[in-house]
Amino acid sequence: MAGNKIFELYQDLREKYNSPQGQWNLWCQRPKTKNEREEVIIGAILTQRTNWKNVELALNNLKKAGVYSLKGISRLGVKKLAPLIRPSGFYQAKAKYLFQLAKFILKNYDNLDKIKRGQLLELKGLGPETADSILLYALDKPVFVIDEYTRRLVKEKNLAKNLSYDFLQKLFEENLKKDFRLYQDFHALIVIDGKNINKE
DNA sequence: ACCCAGGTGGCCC
DNA sequence: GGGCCACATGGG
Repeated sequence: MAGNKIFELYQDLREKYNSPQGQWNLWCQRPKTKNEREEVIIGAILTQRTNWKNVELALNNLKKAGVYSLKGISRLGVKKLAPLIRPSGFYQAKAKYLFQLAKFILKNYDNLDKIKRGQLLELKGLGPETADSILLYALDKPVFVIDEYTRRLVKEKNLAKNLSYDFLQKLFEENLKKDFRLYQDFHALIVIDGKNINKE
């Protein structure tokens, strides 16, 4: 699969940056424990349109309250969950989304591997990016995640004109080996690079 | 005081 | 299918 622009982009980013740090240290870790998978799932909702710093404040609140798990969240209920995740922004909405997601995942925990993308997308608050983030980073499914940083990079490098989610996902997946580890690292590097460019 | 951040749902056309 | 707005906080 070498010799295409997508894979070359990955190689460039790998050369440019060290191993993923911070959040990506966990998200790109393989394999993950059950608790670590749950951390990723919770973080995937909380990080929507929000700085990771704010997500950490919310995650710490969950830890301190002893509900840093899907089971803890599902037992807590939306009303008590909301104030804990307040720092992550949009907290009333996210509390609803996270609660129903926790219940859904727990119900299907025995066959997490069988969870379909379409099932996640039926849940309120889970669009393509969040659903794919869960599939890729929590469940180790080879699904490429597209986000705003990916769009900016594709545009900047003139890799495509169509910037729709489905088109870009297909573009990346067709030009890469179907390897969840590669997808995990690549997306992390894209985000790290995107944040870095903002500072320049 | 303003502007931004890994998005998503609900409108409208 | 695309454009616009609401959702909300913490940090630069």
